[in-house]
Amino acid sequence: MNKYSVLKEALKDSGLRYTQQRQTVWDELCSTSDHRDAEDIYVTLVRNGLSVSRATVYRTIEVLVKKGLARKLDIGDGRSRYEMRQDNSHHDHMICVNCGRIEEFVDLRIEELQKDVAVSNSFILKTHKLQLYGLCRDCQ
Amino acid sequence: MNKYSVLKEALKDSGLRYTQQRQTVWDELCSTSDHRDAEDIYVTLVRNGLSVSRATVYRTIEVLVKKGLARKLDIGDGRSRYEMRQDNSHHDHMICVNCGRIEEFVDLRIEELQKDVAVSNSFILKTHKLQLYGLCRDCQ
DNA sequence: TTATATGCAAACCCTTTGCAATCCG
DNA sequence: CGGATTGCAAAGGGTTTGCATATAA
Repeated sequence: MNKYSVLKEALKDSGLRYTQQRQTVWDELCSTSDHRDAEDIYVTLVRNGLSVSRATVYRTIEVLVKKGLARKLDIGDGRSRYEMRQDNSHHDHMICVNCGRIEEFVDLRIEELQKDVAVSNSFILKTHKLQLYGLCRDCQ
Repeated sequence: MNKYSVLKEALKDSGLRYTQQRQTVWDELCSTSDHRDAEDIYVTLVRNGLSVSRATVYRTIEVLVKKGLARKLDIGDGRSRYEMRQDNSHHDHMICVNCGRIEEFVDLRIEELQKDVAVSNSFILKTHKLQLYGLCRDCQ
């Protein structure tokens, strides 16, 4: 299953059409493991001579996120970031307040304690968001 | 130290002027322990016949947050929420995805593990944001 | 063919800002 | 008095949307 069929299948599943623009956006998202905003993706595509509009970038990303092919990340600066969904594992983020770098981490102990907190508050936990803000290795 | 002097002192400390509008916004923020957005505060004040502009609400809230009298909360829906700072204790939030209710919680074990994660990633932790999304007691 | 997707620009939403008028100290 | 604060409306930044045109199936 190559990168073309991944998208094609996902679209077909939802009765959506396979278009050049959607493939283009998906390719760009897959080209790095970074957490990028929509404008960044749009500008890169245009700079590379690819034909896509900003509106289509936004609309395509929305489709990808809904289909589970991409993840949306909100770090609180007013712009949403997107990352290709690498696998099924959930992860949280460490954000460098100096250089903006975003690193991922997983801590199962914390995940467990969150469930704990939910239970003791009679809260049915659906998702969570944990972000650590500070200085990355290079910015200290 | 009544609610008037709290604000007066804080403003004086920063060489800022004590104004009717600032007191008005601060009073409104203190009137509940809810997490409210700027528009909500503005509309309530106007509805109560108080004279203040939207711009002043935003500017005042910013002053209060900077002075540590209020806290800003971003739950990822595009609007910032504000709460009066009750005491010095940090806390995280549980957000009901059905009714929007926001409850607070503290879990020292999780706080400790966050420090742990930071250390093992050579990350200098400054702040963090942890939000649990799900269904509150009443919405299950 | 024909309904879905695209591109464009305008609209949106929340928030910030420039500037003249007002007010605190 | 004189600079800080206010109100207004316009601008800003990111994102969404209406509509005519283009295109996948």
